[in-house]
Amino acid sequence: MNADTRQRIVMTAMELFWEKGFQSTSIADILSRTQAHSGSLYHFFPGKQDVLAAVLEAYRDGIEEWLLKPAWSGVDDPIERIFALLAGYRTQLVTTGCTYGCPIGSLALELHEPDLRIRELLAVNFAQWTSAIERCLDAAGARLPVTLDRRRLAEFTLTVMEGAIMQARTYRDIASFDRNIAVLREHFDMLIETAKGERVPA
Amino acid sequence: MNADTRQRIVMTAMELFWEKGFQSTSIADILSRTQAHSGSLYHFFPGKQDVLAAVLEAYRDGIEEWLLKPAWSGVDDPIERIFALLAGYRTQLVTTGCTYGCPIGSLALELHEPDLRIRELLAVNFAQWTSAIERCLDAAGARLPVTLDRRRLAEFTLTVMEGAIMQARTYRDIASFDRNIAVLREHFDMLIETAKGERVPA
DNA sequence: ACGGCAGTTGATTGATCGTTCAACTCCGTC
DNA sequence: GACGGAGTTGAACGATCAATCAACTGCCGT
Repeated sequence: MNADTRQRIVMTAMELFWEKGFQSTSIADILSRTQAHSGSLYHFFPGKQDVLAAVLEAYRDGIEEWLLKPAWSGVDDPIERIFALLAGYRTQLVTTGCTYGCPIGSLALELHEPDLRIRELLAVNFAQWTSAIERCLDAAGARLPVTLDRRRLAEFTLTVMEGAIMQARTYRDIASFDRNIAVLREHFDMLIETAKGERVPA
Repeated sequence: MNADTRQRIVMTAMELFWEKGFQSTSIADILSRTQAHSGSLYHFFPGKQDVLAAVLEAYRDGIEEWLLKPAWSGVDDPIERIFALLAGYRTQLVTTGCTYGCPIGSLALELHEPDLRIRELLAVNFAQWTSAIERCLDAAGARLPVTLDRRRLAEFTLTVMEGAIMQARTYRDIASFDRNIAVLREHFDMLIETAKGERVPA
């Protein structure tokens, strides 16, 4: 199987879904940018939904290589790694004039009646992201309170990131994003302060 | 001017945009549920975008009456009012099987190239919501640290709410929403604890 | 009784959508 | 050099979309 055309279609669709969303992207859009023809697309995919599924699978399989690795190069401290990842999304916002944010989050809110398959792929992408944060929190060890529910805080970090992107896009203002991340940082600082108190028992 | 048909169209469009989003809602959908005809709609609105604008104006004008008042009846404590408002969104999620969340947030992420007018209406809706929270934080007075940036925390509350809804919808699980709100509650608790220390100076 | 206008009716338009399909090219196998 | 399947081409289809428009209705002021 010549996977070249298939991969080009997936990459192009990934770009377009990010720029214009799923519904606003037509098959013709994908084809013209890929310089392929409709028959080729339908040779590899039963329909448009399946192209979306392939895009979400590509995100799922590429998170380590394309998201975490670049954001974490030169950053060793586990807590700073969390904020380095958030800074990556910040850069994405800035370079697009606060237009495009997290592709998964946009799709999650755009698709009102997604397939079970699509919804599970969205969930897996979120879950992978959350797990990456959770690993950082685990690596922070005793700097965070021992009683802290690390999975929950990881979830919360994703929540803040997605909400912050939504507002930055709406206001077309990165300052909104920064203020939200600053509050999250203060939350972490308070937790670290609490942990300090724990480590010196009476 | 017979505003009855116009208002019925706006209300129907409000429902449909909430259920299916803006793009997935066709003019025909609105007309059939309103039991009106296309000419009537185009008599009141130049186009589909203008129906959306009218919907967002209705949200903007109805926030006090339809959102804050019901959520705050019987709740006097300003901080509890914040969480009562969040509980309102929780109810909305539960009664729809975690399908529909905040209509403004959904539209904000769905529309990738909105009119200036539409974007400003989205921003105004967010700003009004944030201001309502900010008023609660102000009313909490010395229970919160004096140095606390109340506007920023209000923004943060919206951020968490929107992000939590996004995840609850993706996972089709209200527990995800609850966990996120619980972390926000703990953030408030830590701030209140900090303020207690301030009020008893050495 | 009449004119004028707000509001309604619903058939119609042209564009665009996702999808189909028969014909075609290319290339490895026997 | 014939065969077959993977992959390509691009015209065509039916459905659906937002939007148009000329004809119509009912009401209000005069």
